[in-house]
This record gives sequence, structure tokens and C-alpha cells, in this order.
Amino acid sequence: MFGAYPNTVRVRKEEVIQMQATRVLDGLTPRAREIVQVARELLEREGPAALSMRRLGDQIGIRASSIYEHLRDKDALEAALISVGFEEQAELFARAVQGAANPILALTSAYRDFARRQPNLYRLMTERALRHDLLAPGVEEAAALPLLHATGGDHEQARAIWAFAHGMVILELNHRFPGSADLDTTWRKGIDLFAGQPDADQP
Amino acid sequence: MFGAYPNTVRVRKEEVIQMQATRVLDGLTPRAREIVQVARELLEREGPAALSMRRLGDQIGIRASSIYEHLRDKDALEAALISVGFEEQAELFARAVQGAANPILALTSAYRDFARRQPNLYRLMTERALRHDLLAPGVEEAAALPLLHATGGDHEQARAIWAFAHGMVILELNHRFPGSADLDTTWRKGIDLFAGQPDADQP
DNA sequence: GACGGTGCCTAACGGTGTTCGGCGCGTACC
DNA sequence: GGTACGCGCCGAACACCGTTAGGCACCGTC
Repeated sequence: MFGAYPNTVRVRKEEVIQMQATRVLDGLTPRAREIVQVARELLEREGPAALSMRRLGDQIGIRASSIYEHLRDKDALEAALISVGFEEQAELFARAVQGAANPILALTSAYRDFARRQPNLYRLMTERALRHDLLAPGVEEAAALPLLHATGGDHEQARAIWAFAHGMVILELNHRFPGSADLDTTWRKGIDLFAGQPDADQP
Repeated sequence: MFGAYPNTVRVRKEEVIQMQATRVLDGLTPRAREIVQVARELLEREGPAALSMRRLGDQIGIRASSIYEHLRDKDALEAALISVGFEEQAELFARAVQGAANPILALTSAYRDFARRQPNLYRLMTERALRHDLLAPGVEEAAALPLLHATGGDHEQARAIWAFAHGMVILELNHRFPGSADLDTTWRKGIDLFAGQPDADQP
């Protein structure tokens, strides 16, 4: 992410829209889509430990072994969930920057919102190396494009902002900040550093 | 972390040293210490999936069920590993700031080194909420103190730097940056923003 | 009407964390 | 010196996990 394209890339909004149009679940049968959807609800409602093939089968009304008729294995199921997550991020982020006075602030707010609304999916999307061989192609890059666009194509800055945002989000989700911490302020100050008045050091 | 103490705390170096002296493993029997040590090697050598009670027993030469004579359960084992990790961080960080021209830069370098040298332990320490009821008391705070000290007691700044550092580290460990990314540069630029010349915007 | 594929089933394998009952051995005490 | 105790181990078992193999019923197509 933030480096898959050469530094000189110029991203037009049309390209972003087009990548969003590539629906992840289109490559799946209706039954597989249903399974992925139920899996997502189960994951978010009861946590990662509850997302077992047997529990998932129970939710649908079939045996665990029958799931393998529709999805190769659990890795493929998780990859589908992650692909859906990236797709929704891409759409969310593209919408967030539309007409935003401070695109980077708008993007990081949307990033935090996404993670807080579906913490278990967000963890799934970030806590391990990605299986690019199982993900829907291009979906990760599509989620990253709005931020790269907001930094004017500066991969360096985009990566730094992403690292800060992910660090803030995942430490918050894992309750690693004390309850007394004013995270809104920490976010604002941090983002101001990255995206704030860049002309401050100009004469 | 970065908030367990009131903002006005003044940390003397002697206090840091003293907290380091509290050895985590002292509360364990010799056999339990051995198990934790073997578990650490197994975790780091073969990854989190290999850290099972049976595999661990094999390494020691006993049955999995015998481990429960020495450690309450797997949560307690993991908590011991995490406690050891924090303890080593505390010592490493305290050493890193000694005589450093730029303490924050020295600290974040040590932070990254720690994570890269024992990625699986670092993941274990950060990827879930901490079981404070199982951790050695004070060990998390001890690891956080040097950074809080380096920011002059500014919890806000300490949290932001921590979030950036953790984000950079965990995304690097999980291979989420492209191979072409120059992470050294990203680190330097990011840390400069947080800790760099604060007199840049002075006349 | 037979054929083939689809989608489910049961059963099983090897793995996981954990508990229970038993057993041998060394130490402490009478 | 004999006895009691408890520590540290063991085997067996339970409930769960991901996954595979083989069978069976249905349904559309030739």
C-alpha cells in the first residue's frame, strides 16, 4: 500500500470510481455470498473466536463440512471478508474527501469511524500479512488511493499518516490507552502535524 | 499507558532503574521459569501457531497436562511472556535515552529494534487487550516511562509518538508496506514532525 | 427415463486447551 | 525406621477446531 504505483502517478477521480465498481462478491455464488455475509455478522457480533466453521454452519442451518462446497477453506472465507472490508473502505474514503476542506482530516476521521464501527473486521484486515493470492485484485489499492490522492501523490506522507492512524485506531480498539486519555485531541494534534499548515516553515 | 500517572509527575532516573529491578519471573518457580523461557523460544522460532501446550510440552520433555502444575493456563503463560517483554523493553528504552542527543529518536529506534528482533513476542504484546489481572504489576508502565520522560511529561505527545511508532512497526512486521518503501526515511520524517525542531515556527 | 452435477449429510482424522484420577518418589515427622 | 504427605508427572478423556472422504437425494438436461 502507498507504493504500488510510481511516485509520478496522477490519479483521476474517475479511476477511483471505476475501481469501486468492481464488486468483490460478484465472483461468488449466491450461497457463498450469503455465507460470507453471515460470517461477517457472526464475527462482529461474537468476536474472532466465534468465527468457526461449525458455528458458522449453525447460523446458516447446515453442517460445517457443507460450507466447503461454496468456499475453498477458512482462509478463503477470511479473504472474502477482508476484500469486502477494503471495498467498503474505498467507498467510504472516496465519499469522505468529496468537498472536504481538509481532505486528510476527513479521511482519518472516516478511517477511525470504520474501525470503531466494525472493530473485529478491522482487526482481521490488519493483524496479519495479507493473502494477496486470495484477495479480490486491486481492492487494497482502491482503499489506499484516496489518501494518496489527498497527499498529492506523496507516498512518504501517505505512509506516515496511515501508520499514525492505524496505530491510534488499533491501540484504541485494544484498550491500550487509559480511559482518561482524550483521543480526539491526540488525533487532532497528530493530524495537524502531518497535514497542518505546510507553509509554516516558508518565509 | 501514557496516562496512568498524573500529568505533573516528575520521573527521576532512579525510579526507572528501580522498576526495572522488579524481575517478572521472580514470582515463578524454577520449573515455571524454564517453561516460560522455552515457550518464548518456541514462539519466536516457529510462530504463534506453534505455541501450543502439547508442542511446548514436547520441547521440555513432559506432557501438556503437566504444564498446568506450574502455570495456571495458557493465558497465564502468555501473560508471563508479555510481562517479560515489557520488562526487557523498559531496560532497553532506559538504556537508549542515556546520553542521547535526541531522546525521542533514540527511543523510537530502540522500539523498532525490539519489534524486529522478536516480532512474534511484539505481536503477542500488542495484538489484544492486555490482561492486567495476569500481568506483573507495573511492568507496562515501566516500559512507557522513558518516552513519557522524553516528552517532558506530555502524555498527549507521548501517545501520538507511540501510535505512530506502533503503526509503523506493526505494518512493517505484517508486510503491509511495499518492498520499495524506504521505511527509514518515513520513520525519520515522522519522528521529525513529532520531536523535531520545535523552534522552527519561532521567529 | 437415465445421467450428471449440486448441495447436503455422517463419520472420521489429527489438532487444540483443559480436567481428572492415579502413581511414584522424596521429604518430613513421629 | 516407618509413615504420611505432597509434588510432579502420566494417561485418558471432554469439547472444541479445520478439513476430508464417501454417500445420498434431488433436479435439470439429454
